[in-house]
Amino acid sequence: MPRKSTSSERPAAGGLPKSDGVSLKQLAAHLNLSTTTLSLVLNDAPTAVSIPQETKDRIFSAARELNYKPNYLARSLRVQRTHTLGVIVPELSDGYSSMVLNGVEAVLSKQGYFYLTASHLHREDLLVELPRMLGERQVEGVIAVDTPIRSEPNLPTVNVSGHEDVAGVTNVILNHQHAAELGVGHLYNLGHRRVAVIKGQEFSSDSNVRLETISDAARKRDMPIDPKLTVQLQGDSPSPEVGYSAMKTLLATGEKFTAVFAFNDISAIGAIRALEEMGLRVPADVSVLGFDDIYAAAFHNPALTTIRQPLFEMGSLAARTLLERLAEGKDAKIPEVLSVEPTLIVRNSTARVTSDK
Amino acid sequence: MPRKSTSSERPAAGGLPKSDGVSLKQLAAHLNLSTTTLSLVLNDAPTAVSIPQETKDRIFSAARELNYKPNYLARSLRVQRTHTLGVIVPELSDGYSSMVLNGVEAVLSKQGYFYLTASHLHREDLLVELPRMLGERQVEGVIAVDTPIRSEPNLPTVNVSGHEDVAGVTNVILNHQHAAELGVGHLYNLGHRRVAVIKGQEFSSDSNVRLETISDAARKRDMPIDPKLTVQLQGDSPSPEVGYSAMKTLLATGEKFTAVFAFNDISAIGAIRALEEMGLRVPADVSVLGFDDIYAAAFHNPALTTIRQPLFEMGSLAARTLLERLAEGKDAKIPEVLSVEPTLIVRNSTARVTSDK
DNA sequence: TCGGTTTAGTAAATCGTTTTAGTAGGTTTA
DNA sequence: TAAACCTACTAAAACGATTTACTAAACCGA
Repeated sequence: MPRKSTSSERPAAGGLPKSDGVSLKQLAAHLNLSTTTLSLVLNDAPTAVSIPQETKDRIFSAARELNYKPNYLARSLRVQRTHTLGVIVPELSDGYSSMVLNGVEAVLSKQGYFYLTASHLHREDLLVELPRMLGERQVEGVIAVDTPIRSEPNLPTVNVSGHEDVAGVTNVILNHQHAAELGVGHLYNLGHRRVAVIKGQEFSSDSNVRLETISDAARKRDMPIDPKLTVQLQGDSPSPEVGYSAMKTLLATGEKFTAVFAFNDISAIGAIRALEEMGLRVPADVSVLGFDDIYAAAFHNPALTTIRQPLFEMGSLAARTLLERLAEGKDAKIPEVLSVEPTLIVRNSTARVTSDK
Repeated sequence: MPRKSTSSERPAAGGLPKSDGVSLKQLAAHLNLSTTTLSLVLNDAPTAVSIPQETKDRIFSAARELNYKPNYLARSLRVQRTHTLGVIVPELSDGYSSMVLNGVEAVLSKQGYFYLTASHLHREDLLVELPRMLGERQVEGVIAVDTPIRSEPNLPTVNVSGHEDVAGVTNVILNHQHAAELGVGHLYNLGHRRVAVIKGQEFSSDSNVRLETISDAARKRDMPIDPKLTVQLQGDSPSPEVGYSAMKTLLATGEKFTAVFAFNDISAIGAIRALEEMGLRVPADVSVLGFDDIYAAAFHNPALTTIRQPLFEMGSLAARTLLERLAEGKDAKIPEVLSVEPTLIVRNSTARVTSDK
């Protein structure tokens, strides 16, 4: 627990610091001009051609001197555009969301957009409240990440890793079928036939598709996934802990397997820990395949073989798509699904199956 | 690279979905009442006592039926409060910022505040632009994370891991001296006398204090840190890669050491990789001490001994402090520094020094 | 029945912009 | 020399709330 220790306090400064500039009206009064003229000039409106350069210069320099700062609220109210989006994530600290956010931000900041972030923490009430609150704050659209959207939203919405088919929302998703092919194919080619699968938590939108596509890919190769070899992650901690527990559960069943396809890298790391505690070596005894390719994957020991999911790109694609739709206005086309390709990254947590198993 | 593939498009729906409710004026017209009355009732103003319950009920139910949504922009403009803060971080994907943000959000959402996030990406121009842009958007205050603030800001500001002493800003910092004591003490007690230190990048606000406090703690124990045993992280990738390179550099010098105090867990993980590639075992040959205690630390192999930094608490403390200051207004006291305590977490990456070294 | 109080409201100003629709005066052009 | 056209602006109406200062009618006590 942090101990809060106020070591010293600043003197007179006061709660509201430094004078904060003037309003347009004050600036106009100071110049003996109307706010109209100032607005025209400062926004470089077409009408402003008739204003002589000299006047313009006077305006610009006064604005600078008096530290004029346009009030974005007032402007937004008038022009009915806020250049602000809402972003809804499950939770910030899970690594997944922040990678996506990174991509979102890269494109938004380039376009002069800002965004309000809100976490729903898997709470039903927040899932309906947050969009409303963001709406009241006049965001122009919403980017959701791994968030269930069950009814048509009031605002243009793009959902990253969303699987519901809802009018008005574009889902940006990984090509899961391809991902499963890559993963299962990799394990199959290494000789694995009994493959365990760690399924994601119920609340993760990818959990079901992931398992289904893996099952399909396995069936296609005549090595159907044994239901006794699937475990589901429990609890919503973003730590490897959940993967560790899941693997413990699986090991307790006594079922044999030579490989594990984990829901993500975090759980793969936890699973490896559990395997090693049982005296099983990775990859000598059991191969472990991760998913996502987070930063730590390459540097784990053993380095994780994993299916890379381009999270940054998914975020930036979501942002681009939403901005495009906003730009097109009323009659924008709304793609239902945009899909993005995974990559197999082979490292050291998977190996050819050994004969003695 | 993601391949963008539009699989299908939704039909008529259009860019701007679902009707979005009415304004107060429309609601008033519909009820044959003035906006004044509605505002009074809806905000439960003291003056509204004289309005009979029946009227109030009419108003409430009409508001619900017509889906009235107060326009927060308009309200904010009028009352001159936005209940919105700005948050400035170096970058979102680094794990550090998102942990802090998590704490910030926990308290803000409870208080009905939202926040705009912006990344400065260590760019000088953004360091001055972002606060201005956030100011124009009328945020009431700013929380910065690991961000240099060199001149008195226009807005009430709290800086997490800030070390500049600037009027108007409260720094929330770790008790670095204690952290160094814990780390150095731990290594010392294990018998280490030649300890290498991985210093943070120039842009990390903690880099200098960290090294200084470590040096002090080491000197106090008569085992001064040899300058030849310090390396600095290079490049701004948030991956263990940078720690890996730093350790390679250090190893290339041929200097001997029995322990490494890394700048953070990420770089510790990279460093361990580099050590192992040289055939050095961790912790048998070299002990490695991390910093932060990120989720992956416990599950790395070997599990990282580390100095835990309560990032969530630092975020929530920052948020609480800023909100308090806003509530107190003009004559709020502005603490210069709030400090928070580290914890030593002993795991498996450090061990007693062996005699053969 | 008169003055005062309570009840149930409303008109209008305001927050800080943008924008529409002018205008007053000078300069061309026919 | 009058119509037409620039030039250099401005008044006032929005945007959607909140808030101050009223008011008209009903009621109440003396």
